[in-house]
Amino acid sequence: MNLKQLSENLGLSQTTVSRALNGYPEVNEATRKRVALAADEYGYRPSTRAKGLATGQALAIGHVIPISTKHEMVNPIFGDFIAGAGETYARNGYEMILSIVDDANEEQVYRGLKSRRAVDGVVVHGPLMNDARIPLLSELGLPFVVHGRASGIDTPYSWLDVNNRSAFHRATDFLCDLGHRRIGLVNGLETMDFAHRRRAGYEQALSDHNIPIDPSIMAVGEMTEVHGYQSTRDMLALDNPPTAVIVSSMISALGARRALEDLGLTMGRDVSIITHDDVLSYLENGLDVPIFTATRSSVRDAGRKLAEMLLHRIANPFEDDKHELLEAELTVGRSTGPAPRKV
Amino acid sequence: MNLKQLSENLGLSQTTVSRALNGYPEVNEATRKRVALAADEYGYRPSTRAKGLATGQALAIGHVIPISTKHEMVNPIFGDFIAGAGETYARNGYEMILSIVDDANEEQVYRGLKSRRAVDGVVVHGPLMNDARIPLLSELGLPFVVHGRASGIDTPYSWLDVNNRSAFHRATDFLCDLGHRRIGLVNGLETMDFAHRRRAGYEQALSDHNIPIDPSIMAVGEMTEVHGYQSTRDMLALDNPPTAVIVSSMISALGARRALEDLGLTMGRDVSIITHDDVLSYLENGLDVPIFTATRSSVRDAGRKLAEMLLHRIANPFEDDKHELLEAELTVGRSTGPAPRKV
DNA sequence: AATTGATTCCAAAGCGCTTTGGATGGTTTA
DNA sequence: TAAACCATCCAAAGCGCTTTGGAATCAATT
Repeated sequence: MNLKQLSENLGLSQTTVSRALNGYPEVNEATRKRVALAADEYGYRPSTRAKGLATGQALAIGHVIPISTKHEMVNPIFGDFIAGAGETYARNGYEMILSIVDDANEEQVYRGLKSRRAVDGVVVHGPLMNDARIPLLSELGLPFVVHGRASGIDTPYSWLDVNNRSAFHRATDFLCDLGHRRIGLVNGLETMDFAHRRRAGYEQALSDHNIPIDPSIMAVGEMTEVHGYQSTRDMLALDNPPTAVIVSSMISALGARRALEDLGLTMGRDVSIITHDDVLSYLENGLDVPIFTATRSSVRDAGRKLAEMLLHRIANPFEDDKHELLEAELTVGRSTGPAPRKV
Repeated sequence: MNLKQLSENLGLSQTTVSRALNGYPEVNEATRKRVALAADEYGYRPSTRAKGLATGQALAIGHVIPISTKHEMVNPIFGDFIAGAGETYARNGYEMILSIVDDANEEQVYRGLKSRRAVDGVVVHGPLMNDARIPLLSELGLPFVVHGRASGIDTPYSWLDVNNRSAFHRATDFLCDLGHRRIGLVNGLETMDFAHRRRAGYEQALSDHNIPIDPSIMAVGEMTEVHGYQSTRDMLALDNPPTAVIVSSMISALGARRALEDLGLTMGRDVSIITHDDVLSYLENGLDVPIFTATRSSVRDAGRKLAEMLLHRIANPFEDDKHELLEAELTVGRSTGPAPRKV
């Protein structure tokens, strides 16, 4: 069923039917009802493509998901983020189109999205230090918002980010207050901007407490379970092992936990662990009492908000850029305790 | 830059330029080169929507991701599956459009996709027992393939599935051969078809070994870490606890492992665990020696293959349905060992 | 020289919508 | 009563492509 057929069935012009359906005022309320009813009955829905062609809008948002070429890894937060954003799009009649792409072809994909006029805007995932995508998108004139921030970029842009710096500052503080003086960090790849900020918060807190910064207990890597395991094991094998470790993701924290277990150590007693918790739906941090003490910020919520931000930007292209900094909450669980006394 | 402008710049008609770009034979090789060069230089790419309107194709595939209303959970395999499928689409010039939707609105979404002519086909995720989506899509005439199978449906359809039955049969066998007679099962929700098949394989193997089936050591639930933990704990608290547990996902297996740890039990010695491993990128099963003995089948691979299957189906609408049953491999890790002797 | 046949190109229609710029008829106002 | 004004509808153009059905040119064949 298309507009033409529907309007013929109704004995009306396409113009009137189109206007009736789109809520324009110049159509009698009675006819509008009649049209709506018929459309419903026949299951008529305007063709997205025809509508897009006519209006010049795509009514679609692009999400370009980078896959790290090295590990072929999809960030596990991605599903929940998309779920949040998808809610917003659905409510506003937008479609979400996804491109999975490795770092090498990313620029091509953005250019393609723009020149094919496939989307009205894009969400930038996983911003890097000095991320080249931001000036690129800005130059292309493709509206975008960033999930996170990119240090070292002077192009203005809209973003929504967790305050990673303050979160890791507080986490480190918390451990210091418990008497820990030897605190390890299992971080994400430092090409990622968030990892940088987390480290900055961590280092700042250590300095505040006059604790020296020791690269031998600071690991970086793709945030997998194995990375959490291996890094923690390595640190605990040192002559002067940490009594506490801060980990950048729940998945890695599970690995850290496994490392403790392998070594016969008890989490929260022998070694304290704090993790960042993105509140993934399949990784609830325990039931009543949290397993891990964690800095906590829902990535699904971020998806919802960021999508709203982008739609707003598209509707109001001349407004100033918007920024939103979410504070993570520090929830105390069973993975932390006072620093064990020296033996 | 659009076709009209490009062809004016070249002093050619739109027809010729279009044909040159789309590889039709009735254009001189020299002009084709000239056109290709100019298109490249100006960064011209045909508008997806205009092209779609003209050809009647959408050049897009829909993925409708169900979110369980109860737990608001996104299946963690989803990211990797999409990554696999996305590869195939990119190679074939298709776009992937994603709808996140709760069970209640699913039918609406499929109908919308069809009537708005937004996609050329869809992938059905997470098929249920007697899944209503299959007859629905069949009736709508929207090409589709199913990731998994749906018992109790007589409509024919194309699918790709892991042989869940044989995988869990073998896993159970394997434990029996190690002397276990008390084997628990931590399964997914039994509305899901795969969970049903896994249970069938498990029960069959038990029967083969003359072991009674005991519902008190068979748990079902959303496959979260907490579910694995709680179910395992509950089973181990029984008077006659299992000496081995088969778990339906790595995430839940991590929970099971935590339960053992909490109880001071050693995995592989006191209690054996076998899990199903979807080979998620962030959840590698250990480095050299696998952490878990596991039935293993890459979901990313499944995504790639299923996407190919769908594109083939779209290109050859009158061919018979295709079916592909992948056998999971059983990889032996450190989580299994001989049944402990009765004390 | 006339015909045929390739080869290479083009004008225009059509895909399914929105939107511009009226047309129509009935009501109100001067 | 004529003019002005609403309220309601419509015909047709246009969005950017593909594709149909030629047209034009030139070489080869009769």
